[in-house]
Amino acid sequence: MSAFYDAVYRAVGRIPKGRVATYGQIALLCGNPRASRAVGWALHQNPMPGVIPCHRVVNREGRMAPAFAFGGPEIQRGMLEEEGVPFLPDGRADLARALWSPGAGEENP
DNA sequence: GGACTGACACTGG
DNA sequence: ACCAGTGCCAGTC
Repeated sequence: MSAFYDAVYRAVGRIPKGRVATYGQIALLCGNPRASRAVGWALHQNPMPGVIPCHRVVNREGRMAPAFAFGGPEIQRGMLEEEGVPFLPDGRADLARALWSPGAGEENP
């Protein structure tokens, strides 16, 4: 497990409940705004369910990878909905309101 | 040591 | 507005 991994896991773990972050945000917190690929890869390599809420990490579309490791995209949607993340009729998370602001802390409008 | 892969993001047409 | 191609980074073979 490299330091980059730890940074990714920590960034993901910092995502407050009811909020989601994009790979780009995690990459930015990691120190490399362009490392969005590596971020997703880190999560894929070490899913660590229970410790790393991958379900709170979505791409810039507000949607997760085509192959979710938690059991299915429906599971993630259900979890995020339970957390209070607004979802659009398209099946994507409403990034306009659910997107977490890194550094700004856990806001709750 | 080099090359390929991969849960993304951005720019160009 | 949409589709396609390219670039980034880290890890693994």
